[in-house]
Amino acid sequence: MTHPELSSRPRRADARRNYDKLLVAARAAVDTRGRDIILDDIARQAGVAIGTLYNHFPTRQDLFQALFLNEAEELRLRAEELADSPAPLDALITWLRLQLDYGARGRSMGAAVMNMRHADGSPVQRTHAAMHEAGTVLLRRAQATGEVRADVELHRVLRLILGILLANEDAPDPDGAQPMFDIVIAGIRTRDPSQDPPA
Amino acid sequence: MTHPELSSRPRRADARRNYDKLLVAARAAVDTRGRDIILDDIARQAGVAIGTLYNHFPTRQDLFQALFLNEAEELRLRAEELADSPAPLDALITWLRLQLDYGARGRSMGAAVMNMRHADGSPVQRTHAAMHEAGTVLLRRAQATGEVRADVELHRVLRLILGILLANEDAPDPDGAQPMFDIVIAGIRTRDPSQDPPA
DNA sequence: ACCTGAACACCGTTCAAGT
DNA sequence: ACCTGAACACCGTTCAAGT
Repeated sequence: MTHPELSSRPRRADARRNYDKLLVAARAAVDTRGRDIILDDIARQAGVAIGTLYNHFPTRQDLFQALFLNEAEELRLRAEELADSPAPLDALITWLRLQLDYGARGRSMGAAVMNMRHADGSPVQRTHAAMHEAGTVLLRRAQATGEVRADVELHRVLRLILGILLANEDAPDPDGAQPMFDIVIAGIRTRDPSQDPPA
Repeated sequence: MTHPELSSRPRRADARRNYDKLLVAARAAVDTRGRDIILDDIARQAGVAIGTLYNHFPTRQDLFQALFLNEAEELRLRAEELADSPAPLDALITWLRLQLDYGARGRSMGAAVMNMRHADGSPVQRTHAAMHEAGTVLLRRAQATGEVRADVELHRVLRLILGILLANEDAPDPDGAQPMFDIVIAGIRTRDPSQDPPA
C-alpha cells in the first residue's frame, strides 16, 4: 500500500499502525472536505491523540504528500503501460484523462501537491519527477507523429488539468470538466490536419 | 466608484463611509492574502469594530461580491468597446487576456466569485450576466468568421482562464500563465486553417 | 439605523509528562 | 522512539448594550 523506500513510515510496529490509520482517516477526510480537512477530526477518526498526528506529520504538507505519493506512482505506472501503444495520440489523451480522474477523486489535492515546488531529492520530488518522465515519453511519441505541437511542454498541460479541477470545485455546473478537457486537448494538437497520419 | 443601483451601499452618511473604508481595506487584504483574508484585520485597518463589518457584509461571500462587482462591470465595458473591432478573433483574444490580467490582480478571487452560482436577480448575478452577454458578442463574431469553433461556449473558456489563475497561485513557476493561455486559445480555434480569412 | 466590543466557539499547534 | 492531552493562540461569529 505505502512505499517503504519513499515514505517516512516508522519502524516500530505500534507507530506504523498509527501512521497507517492516520493516512486512512486523512484520505477519507480529503475525499469529503478537500483541502479544508480538520486535523482534530482525523486524529479522532484514527483513534490517536492529536500530538501523534503532529508527530508523524509535522506540517499539513507532509500529510498531503504522504497521501498522494501512491497516486503519483500509479500514474507513472499507467504511463509506462501506455508507452508502447500503437496509437501515441490516443495513449497520451488516455493518460491525461487519468490525471483528471485521479484528481477528481482526491478533490484535486493530489494534482495540487504535485504542482508545488519540492526540495531536491525529497520523496515527493523524486516521485513527481518519475511520473513526469514517464508522461514525457507519451508526449514525445505523440509529437513524433506530428499530431501534437512540438512546443508543448508536459508540465503546462498537467497544470491546465489541475486548473480544470480547481475551477470546477465550486462551479454551478459540476460536469463541466470534460468539455474543458477537450479544449485543452484541441489546444495541444497541430492545427494543420494534413500533419495527422491517415485514419 | 461603487454602483449605487447594484450594491447595497447604506444611505446614512457615517454608515456609507464605514462601508467604503471596509471595501478599501478588504481589497488591499485580498490583493496580498487572496482568499485567506482575516476579517479582524480588515475591520481594524478600516478603523471600525468587527461587528460593523458583519453588519455590512453578513457573510464572506457578500464581501467578495461587493469587491468584484466593479471589476465585472469594467470587463463588460471593455467587451462592448471591442465589439466593433475589424478583427473579431483579435478582439476576443484581447478580451480573454484582460480576464486573465484582472484575475491576477485580485488573486483570482474576482473570477472565482463570478464562477459561482448566484441567486436570480441578485446584483452579482445580473452583473455577471451582463458581462457574459457582452463577451458572447465577441465570441459569436469570431465564430462567424470561421476562426473559432462553433461549439465553443464562453463560460467554459472563462472557467479555463479561472483554472489557469488558480493553478498558478502556488506554482513553482509564476510566469506560467501565458503559455497555458496560448494553449486554450489554440484549443478554441478551428483546426483547419483553410477556414481562416486571408492574412 | 447603525456601531461597539465582549463573549463564546472552533480549530491549529506546542510541549511537558508519560510509556 | 513514540504517545498523550492539557494549554495556549488565533480567528470566526453572535449579540446585548449603546448612540
